[in-house]
Amino acid sequence: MRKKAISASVIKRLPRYYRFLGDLSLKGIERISSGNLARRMGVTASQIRQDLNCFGGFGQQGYGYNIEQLRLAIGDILGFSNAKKTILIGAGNLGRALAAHMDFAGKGYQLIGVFDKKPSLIGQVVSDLPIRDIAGLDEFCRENRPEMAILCIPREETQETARTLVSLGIRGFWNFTHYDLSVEFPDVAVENVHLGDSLMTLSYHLSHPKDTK
Amino acid sequence: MRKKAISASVIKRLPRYYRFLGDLSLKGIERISSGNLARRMGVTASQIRQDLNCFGGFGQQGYGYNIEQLRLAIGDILGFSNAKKTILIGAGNLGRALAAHMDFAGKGYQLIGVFDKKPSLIGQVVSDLPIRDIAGLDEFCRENRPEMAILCIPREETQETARTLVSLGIRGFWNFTHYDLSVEFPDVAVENVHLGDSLMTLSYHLSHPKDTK
DNA sequence: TAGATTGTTAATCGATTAACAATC
DNA sequence: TAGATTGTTAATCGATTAACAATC
Repeated sequence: MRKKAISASVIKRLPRYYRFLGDLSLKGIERISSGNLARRMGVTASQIRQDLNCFGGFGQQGYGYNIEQLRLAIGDILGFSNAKKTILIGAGNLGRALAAHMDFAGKGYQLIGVFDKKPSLIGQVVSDLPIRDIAGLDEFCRENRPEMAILCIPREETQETARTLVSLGIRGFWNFTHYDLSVEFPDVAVENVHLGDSLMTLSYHLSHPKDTK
Repeated sequence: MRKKAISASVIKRLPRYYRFLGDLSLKGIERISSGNLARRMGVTASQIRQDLNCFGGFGQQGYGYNIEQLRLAIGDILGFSNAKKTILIGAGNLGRALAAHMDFAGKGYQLIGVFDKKPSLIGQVVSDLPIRDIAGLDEFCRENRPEMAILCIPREETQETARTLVSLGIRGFWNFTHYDLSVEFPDVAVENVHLGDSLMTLSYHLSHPKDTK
């Protein structure tokens, strides 16, 4: 049933295509060639054609790609069409900011619950959802069957919380903790965001400026 | 003066080494072999040795690596030793959460100013800093010479704001906007975080579960 | 039709892994 | 010293780029 697996490099580039195609669509442009898109994105036309052809022939010789059609196709590939029920664990500064700031619906997610253990937070409303006591997590999951969990909790609690969540049916984590979930849980999808790593990488580049070639 | 350039793949792995070495150090472990570290991190020992040897021989045959010594060396390579003055542009939910949540000092950054244009925010205090009117940005930069800017502003304002900041001496961006700064500014260091892309990638993996091999 | 541009194969390049002599 | 483990070279693997026949 499945063709050969798509490489991680290709998958990580799809969201960027999706974004650029969205911009072009908003500008009212209807079609684009791989060469033109490549110039705008700072990549090679070959790469774009290779990447897209992992999933099928979306273009037309002599014409290029229909922007809106391609955008929708990539959205489908990325899985935006099915509603993925999502919970947020940890409603501190970062958790609340994410709940308020991200466009979950546009990516096929549906935020259905927010949890924290801190009494002063419980009951507050974030993004139209009441912050619930983490003590009610089991019951909530059994009733509502969320499949994705956003982790904004302290490092020390991550491993145990993740194990609990997996046992409750969670199949993917968007992990903002300083703990590396990738090593365990081979069957669970994990995106480790690691904002600290990103800041460290930037520090390297600031400290080692490129020569002007 | 400079040796051959280090590849981006290697640089992006350094923060993860730094983190794992920090954990080991806290556990009171003193030395480790590439093989042991590789097992813990889920990578190959070859990769660790190759990566480290881009920067010099930190290990000792028959012994391995001294954890704390290696950690400090990687911190130096990442540039944590010089204080990088930093400003935050945009003090909305996400900006304020980052200011409160991140350990800037531990990575050699020093947050010295927070800016927004929204009157109701100006004057509020975030992470011990008053939110300033963006109108005073020029003067502040000329006086204080920040070199890095965190961008938490709307998409539409990004390009122009970034250009202004570069003209005011900013040499690096930690970019949380939905706009892709990488294409312009060849001489400026940019880390595009693109939380949305990460969420989309996760969506793909949730929608295409791996076969249990 | 002629020109443009794809889909796809082949060539190149870079990154990862394996192997092992050097050496602590 | 003998055993362990590095630093480093060589082999493999995968990803990117180039090229071009197919075709709209």
